[in-house]
Amino acid sequence: MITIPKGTKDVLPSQSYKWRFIENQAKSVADAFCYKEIRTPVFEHTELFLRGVGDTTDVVNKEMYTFEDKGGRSITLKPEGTAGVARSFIENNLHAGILPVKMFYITPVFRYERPQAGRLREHHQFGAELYGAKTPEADADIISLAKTLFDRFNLKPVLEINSIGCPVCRKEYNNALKNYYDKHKDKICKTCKERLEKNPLRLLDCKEEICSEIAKNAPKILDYLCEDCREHHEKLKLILKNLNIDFVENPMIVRGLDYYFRTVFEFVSDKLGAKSTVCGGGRYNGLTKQLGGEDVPAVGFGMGIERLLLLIENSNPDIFNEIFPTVFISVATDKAKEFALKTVYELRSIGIIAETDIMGRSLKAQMKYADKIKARYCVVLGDEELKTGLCKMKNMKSSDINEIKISDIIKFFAE
RNA sequence: GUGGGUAUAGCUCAGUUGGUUAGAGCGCCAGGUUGUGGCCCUGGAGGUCAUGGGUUCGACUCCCAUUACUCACCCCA
Repeated sequence: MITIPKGTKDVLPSQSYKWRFIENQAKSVADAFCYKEIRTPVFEHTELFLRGVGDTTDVVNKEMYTFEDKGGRSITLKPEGTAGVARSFIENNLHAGILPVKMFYITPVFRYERPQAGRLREHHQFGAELYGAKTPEADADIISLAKTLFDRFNLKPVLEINSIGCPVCRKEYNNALKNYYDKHKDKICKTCKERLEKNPLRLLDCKEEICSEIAKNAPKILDYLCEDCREHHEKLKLILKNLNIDFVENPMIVRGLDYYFRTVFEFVSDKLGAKSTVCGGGRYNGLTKQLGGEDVPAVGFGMGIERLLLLIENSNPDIFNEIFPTVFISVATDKAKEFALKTVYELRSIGIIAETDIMGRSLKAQMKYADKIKARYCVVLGDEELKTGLCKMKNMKSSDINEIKISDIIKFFAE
């Protein structure tokens, strides 16, 4: 038997309505915030991610699906959504058009990692990107978009924000952090020793008891922000307060991708297993320049749809609206079957969800089937009905049976 | 890449110190008299007990390996 590749999932017919619901809500919120959809390829030149995401990050370093195509090009399945959008923004000279450019996407992304709860090798992200505005208002635009989507699902993940400064103040902070940790080098755990070399900001959220104890007294990034970065951060907090968007400041938040700048944020929940982030984002000024384009400020987020789905299923499973047939036409004879096929076809052509028997089942079995697929009404047709032009129509919820003219069936459901 | 757990029907799981035809519930299909679903009753289909070795007179049960799934670490949505 050929099985599904590791770390991937089928969305089965019985479940897909949940995905459609989430996607429709996401699109509708994006519309309200004036974000337009952008679709970029599932694969890009590997170099885009090396330069855009950063060749020291784990995502790029050890998790990419990279292969050589038949023309000898190095191709990579996108491991995240931002780089492809940035590439397209630059390539199509969108900076020269009307600013800001506000875009959203829904896309699969691929990372070769060991699957666990809320983590797959192929997962899907809803993302939004705002190009051309460097203001904290733009940050708030992005954050409030994510917040609004959570509201649509009645979810209350906690918004955590932080600023990781600009390259100038971050460098200063990194030095302070390294100096601090060098003093405790012999006490920290093995992975933290690696972090000290590779990714010092990560030191702060180690779960080891000793390490988190040491982290408590570590220098705080917010104390090292330069004047401009501090002002930006303070302004963002004021705006969020004004919008009544609750948040907590979490100086431990760092993002794993190199392009972040100043504002970073996450929406977290304790209902997702070990991995609690459902949405992560921030500002990434400098990304377009890094990729060889004009220097255009940008801010955005990525939201994991599988994690969002888990959240909704755990806390609010009733909000999904599944679509059921409006009418099932059951038949007792061959002549009735012919007529039913034609009637169902006409109903469908005007958008009414209609079904009839194509399994050759008995009338009783057809009723059972109509019940199972949760049809709202069930019409019964036989030779007698065709002769008299009258048939019985059962309301499957109330069990009421009414008589209706066969010629009125389409009119009845069209309303 | 590292570590733990699990593997019996479509699904959720029983299977008693190793003993002969492997079970339940749910689901699926068909019936319970002539053309009406849900509840109830009856019957049916469906399993080389993940795979490969080993121990034994005998293995679903014990041992080893492999694979898959799963959870956690690293890292990320």
